Amino acid sequence: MTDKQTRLLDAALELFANDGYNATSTSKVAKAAGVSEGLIFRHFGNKRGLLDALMAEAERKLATVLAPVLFATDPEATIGKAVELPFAIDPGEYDFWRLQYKLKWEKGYHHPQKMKPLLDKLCWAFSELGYSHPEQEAQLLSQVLEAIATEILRAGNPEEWRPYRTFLRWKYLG
Amino acid sequence: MTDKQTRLLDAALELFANDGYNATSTSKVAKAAGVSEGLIFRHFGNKRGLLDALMAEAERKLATVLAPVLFATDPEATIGKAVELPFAIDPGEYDFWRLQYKLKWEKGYHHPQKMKPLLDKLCWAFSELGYSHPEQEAQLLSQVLEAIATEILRAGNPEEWRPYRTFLRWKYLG
Amino acid sequence: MTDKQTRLLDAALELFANDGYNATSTSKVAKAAGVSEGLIFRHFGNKRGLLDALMAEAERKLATVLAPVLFATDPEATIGKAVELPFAIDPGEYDFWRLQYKLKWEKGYHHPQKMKPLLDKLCWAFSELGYSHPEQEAQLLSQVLEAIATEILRAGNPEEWRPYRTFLRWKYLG
Amino acid sequence: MTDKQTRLLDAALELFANDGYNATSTSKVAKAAGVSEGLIFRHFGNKRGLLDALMAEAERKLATVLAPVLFATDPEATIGKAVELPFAIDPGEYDFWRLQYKLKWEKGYHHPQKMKPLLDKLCWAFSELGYSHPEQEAQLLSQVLEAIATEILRAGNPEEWRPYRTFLRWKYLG
DNA sequence: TATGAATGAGTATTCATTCAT
DNA sequence: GATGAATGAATACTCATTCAT
Repeated sequence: MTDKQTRLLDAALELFANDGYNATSTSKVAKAAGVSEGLIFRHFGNKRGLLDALMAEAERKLATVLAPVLFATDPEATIGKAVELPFAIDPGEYDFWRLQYKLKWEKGYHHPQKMKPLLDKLCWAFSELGYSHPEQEAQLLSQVLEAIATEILRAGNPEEWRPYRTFLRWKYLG
Repeated sequence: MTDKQTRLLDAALELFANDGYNATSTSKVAKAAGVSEGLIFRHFGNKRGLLDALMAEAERKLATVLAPVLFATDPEATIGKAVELPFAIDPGEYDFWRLQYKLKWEKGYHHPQKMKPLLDKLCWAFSELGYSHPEQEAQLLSQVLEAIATEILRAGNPEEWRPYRTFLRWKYLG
Repeated sequence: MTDKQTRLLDAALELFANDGYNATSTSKVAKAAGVSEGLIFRHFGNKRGLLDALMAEAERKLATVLAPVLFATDPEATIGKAVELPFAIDPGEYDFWRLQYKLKWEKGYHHPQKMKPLLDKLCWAFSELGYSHPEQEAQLLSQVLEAIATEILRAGNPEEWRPYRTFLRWKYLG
Repeated sequence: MTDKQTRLLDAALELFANDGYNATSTSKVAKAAGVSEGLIFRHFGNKRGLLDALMAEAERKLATVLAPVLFATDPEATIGKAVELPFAIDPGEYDFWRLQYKLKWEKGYHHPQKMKPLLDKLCWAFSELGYSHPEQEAQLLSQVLEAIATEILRAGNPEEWRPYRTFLRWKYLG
């Protein structure tokens, strides 16, 4: 991975995340990276290859972020760690996650199964805690968390949402 | 509003909703509508004008859809009607709503205040029902509903989500 | 067929014929025609469409050129008219015919059956004249004529080849 | 001449002959040869240098192929050997000769004088045999042979043309 | 009101070539 | 001798928009 390759990925991430993949031209990416446009194609094959490289990195980051939830040993800790998720996003990586959400709506890019492990673990936790509809509760909490994350990423205002962290902890963990 | 104007709006709605605003060319819209491309510019000024016309119509439809909630007189009915919202979307109007969600993520199109009346009404309802954090509960329910609507619109599978309707009624209305 | 369309075809003919189809860029064609590059694609769909339009015209011209041979009523006249063919090419149409020959060697453009009617007629003539291998003689004469035409078109020097006209007449018609 | 140089020439020959010089990129040649693209420029200066090297080799091969005709001692043998030429092409060398014919039509590559020795020898043979227009007869036979070779190389079907060998022998040698 | 010819800037991608290692 | 990173110009083609009719 040469210096220019990294600069390309950085520039692409920022532009794709803010303007959208389709709305970002390869020429803009190259200019932002301070690199010749042709280099994109030599290193990544085509525009899509640039996105794929970014997504591969995302997969790894997602695993890291979910780890505390997935490796929790008791149900309360599981839910507690899950509630932290939207607030634990490193502001320096907003672009990164914003891109993931944006892609949901662009053609041919959605990978819904990526959240499956989280869902399963939450389901187990709710079950352990004696909830009568653990599956639905898990889905619901997961969606609330995703919705909060979405809003934070879109507007970049984590502080405004902090009360919900307290609220959710109180709601689920007493 | 002439016949050709309507045909343009219909075609634009379908294409913008499915392929995205940026990814849809004026030529495709004109072709789909069976009119000349120039007509778009005569009637709507530019491509953006076409979208704006669609959004104005959306504003009106949104008011109609929210009416049952906003005009409910007791708190339980308010929440009950709100829970119906994601499931009450006319499948013939999926394109319409899909477009709204899609635009959240395209530059310069988000109008968060559109949902304000719903939020206020829910807040009032939770308050009446004696919830200790009515504001957060309202926001939370609203987000859950929006998340469900989002999923239904993206995948077009309202049946899969019906259990959540029952679940939410049970959770909030006993 | 608008004025600019004709200018595009004229420019394309000259450039394709002299530089080759692959070696001629759409931008060169547009520039030579004094027209915007986009117009090529609006009128002819793509670069290949430009060539196809030229070829369709060629088909018609070929029919006109071959007519004297095909409509000859006796064998001698048939061969006599055939021998004239390479020398009857209008110098103003060299580009036109040069393009045909050039395309023989570019991928995906050869249509060998175009000369079939001429071959059949020659075969009939040689047969009538009592030649013992009319098919081969026809093929041979046809190839000689094509070879002469090829040389004339490549170098643009019909005068140098005139003696062969006399020679061929003497050889076949006594 | 290193191993990689040879592999480059082999790859270039095949690609130039089949796809055309202009239509073949240096990157394709390098990939086909399994060497780095830069090596082309180190060894042959530029893309054209690659072609020139191929042409130099062609010159030598042509001499070998024409030798039986040029060194024939009596007129009949001369013509007999000449008639063999199109049928004596080694199928393993089709690419080689196909390239020569293709280049006739690409800019700046035609060397008409290459066939001059053959023409002179044929002229002498026809003269010896008492033909009244030896020069034209020589040119004519040469063209017929070239035309047959052309067709064989283009379509790769020497069998279909074998009857013409018999026919030409019968025609010229009785 | 409506058409369709016309355009100039832009799009992803390919090309021949250079050069540091 | 050989590589592979890097480039700038070119390529076929698309776009939103204008305008004469």
